Amino acid sequence: MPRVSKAQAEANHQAIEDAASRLFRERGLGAVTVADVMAEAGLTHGGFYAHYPSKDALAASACEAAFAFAAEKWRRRIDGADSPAAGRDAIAEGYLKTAYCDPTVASCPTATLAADVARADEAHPIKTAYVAGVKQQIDLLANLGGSGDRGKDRSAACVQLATMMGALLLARATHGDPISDEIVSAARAQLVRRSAKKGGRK
Amino acid sequence: MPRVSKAQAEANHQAIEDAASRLFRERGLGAVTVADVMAEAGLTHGGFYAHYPSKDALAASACEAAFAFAAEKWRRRIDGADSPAAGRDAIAEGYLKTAYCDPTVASCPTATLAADVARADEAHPIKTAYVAGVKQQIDLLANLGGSGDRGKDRSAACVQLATMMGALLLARATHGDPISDEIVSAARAQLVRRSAKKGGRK
DNA sequence: TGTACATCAGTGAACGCGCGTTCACTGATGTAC
DNA sequence: TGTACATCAGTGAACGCGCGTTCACTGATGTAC
Repeated sequence: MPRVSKAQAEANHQAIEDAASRLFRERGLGAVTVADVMAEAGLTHGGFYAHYPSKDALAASACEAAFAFAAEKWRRRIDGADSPAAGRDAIAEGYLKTAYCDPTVASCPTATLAADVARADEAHPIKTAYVAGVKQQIDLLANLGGSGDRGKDRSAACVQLATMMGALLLARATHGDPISDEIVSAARAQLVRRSAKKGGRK
Repeated sequence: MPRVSKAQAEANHQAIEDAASRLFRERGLGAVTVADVMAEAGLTHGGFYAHYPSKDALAASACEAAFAFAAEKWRRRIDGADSPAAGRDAIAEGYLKTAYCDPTVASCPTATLAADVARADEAHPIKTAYVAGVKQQIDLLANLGGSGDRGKDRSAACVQLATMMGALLLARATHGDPISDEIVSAARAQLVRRSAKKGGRK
């Protein structure tokens, strides 16, 4: 049943982006086909090119959307915390949630797309989106530093992001072995230290 | 010119493994074809199955070889250091060498294969090799702890590995942007702190 | 408000291409005598 | 030490299959009058 209303077409566009954002983070760029994304959005693969010029362009949009979603989540954690330091801890706590250590679950784009982005060639549109996303995350974390030394705060933010992401990827890659939990626990102990663990809002 | 001497066949086998170890780390499992590996080893692709039963089996062997090579390198760094703490620093220093932040260069298998391993299904033979390799790296680092508390040493080793690997992957994925260097510098400042930077043996 | 028609989102088949794997064949190697 | 021959590492073409992309077609939408 072709020719769909403008509103429906826009909803479909969103559904495609949402599906791509999740699937790419779950399985990586190479393991997700255009047909997979379209099926997930309830459409057939032929119509894809009415929405995006190429799979690469979709990857860039999906990456951007994933970072926007993650940033929103981080901001909610910051707003719900009693202090900047507690906000920083809450982000680490959320990042290292056990569920995200399951490699079949879509988690932070910084971690799940890193390998694909590193290997994409310079011209791939996902590169720009990814770099912007990482910068935004580091800025967000650095703003919670409060050491008085801007450079120190940024440096600490870089280290925190690297540690969170490294721990998550290691845990995912070793999932099923006890070492996986050991790594996450160690990272959590290192990063969540400044404030008492909050029960969370019900 | 078929039927090659036993010695030559063994040399070819080694050449295939070496090529695979490097190419898989450079480009990831999916972006390297059997033909690529065989060409790199100076052979044609048809002969591959006389050496390995499948591409997956090659991936597992190559992963094992890469970890063995990395472990040897780490041990050399430890042996060349004045103290366990200095050895630990030397490993971090070597890990975060600028060259390895170029995403087209083969670096530590822990970092370069993590995404592929996490997404490989449970039965993939590379999984076993990878988990064993990560455990060995953590053991090596933990033995340099010397805090007197075994659990603390292991925890610190996990954090160090996660931070090194996270920083490397972030730097590779953001390569070309200033943030890339900023991340590596921050990680280096965090991890290389216990001993003076050695000039290295000439 | 009603009618005619151009638009274009979506369908499903098809096109190229590349990759993992198989296979018939080759001919130097290495063994049996 | 020589000779005959079975072995098997390597070759290159071919087989299936899957994927990104294209395309002719459809028919409800939404615009022009």
